[in-house]
Amino acid sequence: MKNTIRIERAVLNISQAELADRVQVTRQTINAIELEKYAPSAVLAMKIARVFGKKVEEVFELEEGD
Amino acid sequence: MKNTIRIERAVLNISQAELADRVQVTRQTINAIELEKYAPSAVLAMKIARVFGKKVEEVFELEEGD
DNA sequence: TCTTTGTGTAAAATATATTTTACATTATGT
DNA sequence: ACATAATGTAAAATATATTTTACACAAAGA
Repeated sequence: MKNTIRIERAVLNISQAELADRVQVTRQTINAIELEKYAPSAVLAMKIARVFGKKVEEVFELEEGD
Repeated sequence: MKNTIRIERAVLNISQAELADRVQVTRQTINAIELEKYAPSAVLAMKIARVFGKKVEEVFELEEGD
């Protein structure tokens, strides 16, 4: 599961901690998803996309293995 | 996490088993999500929306508690 | 240089999603 | 009435996501 979280964070100029705060998870969770250590839940993916003012599909992309 | 899976299935006229097949999960998983016993992963939510030719946000909706 | 902020990481614990197997119920068609 | 397809459900096992606590490192500013 690819994502553009790092880029979208840069657009908003917010830290991983700030994003974590806004979607109510820990900073480590944001870090893990951003580095693609695992894929988020649908709830979290929707919250993250919402912070960025984007659709889920604009932030997250399915890969072959998914 | 609300969803319109039942309606979208009706539009396509496919069973829970058929949808499960198309997104590569078990029929019970589709049933549980459709009845909102739990929320799907982001990967599964995206696959389901894709089958319906819709955006994730058109099929799934965040609720207060989420 | 010292302090602060942002990021990467790791192990253990907990929460949640998904599978497997199995059975019951409801609807549909013949 | 009978057969079949579709749905609801449940318990146990497994997989995966998330939290918690903690530490290391790099960059930036005072």
